[in-house]
Amino acid sequence: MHRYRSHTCAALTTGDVGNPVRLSGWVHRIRDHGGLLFIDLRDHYGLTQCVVDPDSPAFAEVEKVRAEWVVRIDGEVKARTPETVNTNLPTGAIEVFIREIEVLGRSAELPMPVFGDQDYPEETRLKYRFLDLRRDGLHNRIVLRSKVIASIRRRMMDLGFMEYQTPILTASSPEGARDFLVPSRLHPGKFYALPQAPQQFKQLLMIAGFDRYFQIAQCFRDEDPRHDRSSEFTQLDIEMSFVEQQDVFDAVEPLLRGVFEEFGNGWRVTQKFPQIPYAEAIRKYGSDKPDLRNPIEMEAVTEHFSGSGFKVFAGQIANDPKVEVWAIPAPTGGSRAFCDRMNAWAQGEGQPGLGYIFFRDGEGAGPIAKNIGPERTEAIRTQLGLKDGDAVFFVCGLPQKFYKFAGEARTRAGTELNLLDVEQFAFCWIVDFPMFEWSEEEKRVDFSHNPFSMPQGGLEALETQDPLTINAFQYDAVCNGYELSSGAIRNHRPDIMRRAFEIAGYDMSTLEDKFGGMLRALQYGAPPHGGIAPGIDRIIMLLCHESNLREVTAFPMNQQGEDLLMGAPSSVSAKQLRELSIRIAVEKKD
RNA sequence: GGGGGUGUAGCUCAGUUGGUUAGAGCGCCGGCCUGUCACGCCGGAGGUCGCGGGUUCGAGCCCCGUCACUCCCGCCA
Repeated sequence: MHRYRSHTCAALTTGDVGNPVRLSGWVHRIRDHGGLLFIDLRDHYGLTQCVVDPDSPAFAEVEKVRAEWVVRIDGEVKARTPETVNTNLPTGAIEVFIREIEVLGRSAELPMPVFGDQDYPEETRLKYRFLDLRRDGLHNRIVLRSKVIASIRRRMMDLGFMEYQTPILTASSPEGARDFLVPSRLHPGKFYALPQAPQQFKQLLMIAGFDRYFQIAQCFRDEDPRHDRSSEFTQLDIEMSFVEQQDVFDAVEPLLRGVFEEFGNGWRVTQKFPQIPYAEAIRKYGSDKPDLRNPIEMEAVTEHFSGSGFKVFAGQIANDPKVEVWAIPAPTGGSRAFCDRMNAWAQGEGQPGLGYIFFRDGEGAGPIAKNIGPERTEAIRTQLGLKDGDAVFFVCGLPQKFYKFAGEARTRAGTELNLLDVEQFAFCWIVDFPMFEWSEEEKRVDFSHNPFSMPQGGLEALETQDPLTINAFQYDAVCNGYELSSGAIRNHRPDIMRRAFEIAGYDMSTLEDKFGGMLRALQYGAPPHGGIAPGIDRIIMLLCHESNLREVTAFPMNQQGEDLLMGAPSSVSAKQLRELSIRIAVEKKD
């Protein structure tokens, strides 16, 4: 017989009754009745009830065992009597009568029980991650993660992609997020950077003629973590040659749809992803990652307030032609209590308030309706298709400044009024992202997304248009309010790239210095190419109906970027620092 | 860098208006218990109320500072 087990803890059935078996696993739960003692033995696969009474030579030994000890149990499979069958357990029709027990690993008193489903503080869970990982929920999510990644690999292969590896130690780039840096011992004073994404490498692979690349790639960004954003994360990195934007969609859309249908537990999945231009997404949803399960769409209603008796808005409109009023319709929100609650929330967000009209008895109510009069109120109601029992909220100002807040109000109204058809994965593509944006901080035009994206209209657009009006072949895949993927058709023309960087205020020597390899490659026959990079962690988070990446990551860092189990980051020895020619210059705290 | 929340037994939490010896459940230790599957019953141990200072006759509770965790903003092409 095998040293540790003849079966796993999920394997035994009534077919094994009468057989001698050997199981190994963790003592999940003990029920000691004195003359009769039950142990639920747990392993990765499942749970088997083991039982012992004074007839067994092992009885005294079994009585000493405690929760989470690792034990080997020898015994024989017995059928349970009909009234003791546990239908909640796959192995619930049998039990193992213990003849012998060997303790393979004792456990100290637990800082956090494995049994049960009580919530524990993050700090405890992270410090004792190995215990948390034993628990059902997290254990299953990590298993699901493995299955999802396996499915993705299979699907990518079937689509004719091949997986290529790219370096983890690479060069720092001036664009984008902060890099994690790794000092070089051989080159004192110089640093490697961990990749924020294998962006340039995958493009180089296309230039090298590999045609269809993918990689389950670890990426690193030294920015403050959030619930949906970690310093270290995993992307399904994809790049394709000789493609246009629609070709990328045609490849990736069935992949995402397939994965969500395979693992989505029956939730509906968008069959044909709508393509929404960035500008339209901002106008309708106040976000470039709208949750389309929320039926609310915003509309401009500026004209109804222009010259109206509601002076707060009318005054702003008169003073600046760029000022707009956006309406956030709130079906079924037509009570003063709800409107006041929204208003109070807005004030809590640092807004002056959130104006509203609510409709009842065939007319609009509230201070704004009173100020603008019944005709304008009715015009607004008609435009938005509202009826008695509904409400509408208004935001006034420069859309550029308020759209984000308006989007939050839309989300809040939809959520509070239960307007969301929750049990679905609602996908869309957001397309036509602007190539450049105005950086208020640096008072200059900067890339708004990826500097390697192809501007729509090519070189001619760069030469002739106001940079802030140029769109890029840059797109996101969005699901339920989360950005799941970002991608672009790349700029494969060195002349266009030079011009784009020029517009963004980079001098040519910086470009040569930081992107020399890339520029060189583009000069020796670069194919048109493009790609995308779905975030694996977020995909799994959505599939698990979780809202925190740590719930789908085996060994996550906390929000301070610390690993409480391994104790990272940590100090290093003076010798290590000397070898790296590094001196620590941290101001002492006292 | 900024803002909110939390911090009381190993764990999850309660603790009134500032007032005697700080409680409960789970876990742990001991005892009883032959059909449980959140087993049950009896008993016990276990506390620097995050830390420092202040107000007060008296502080878990009020004030100031500080630390830790957590959520958010900034940041994240």
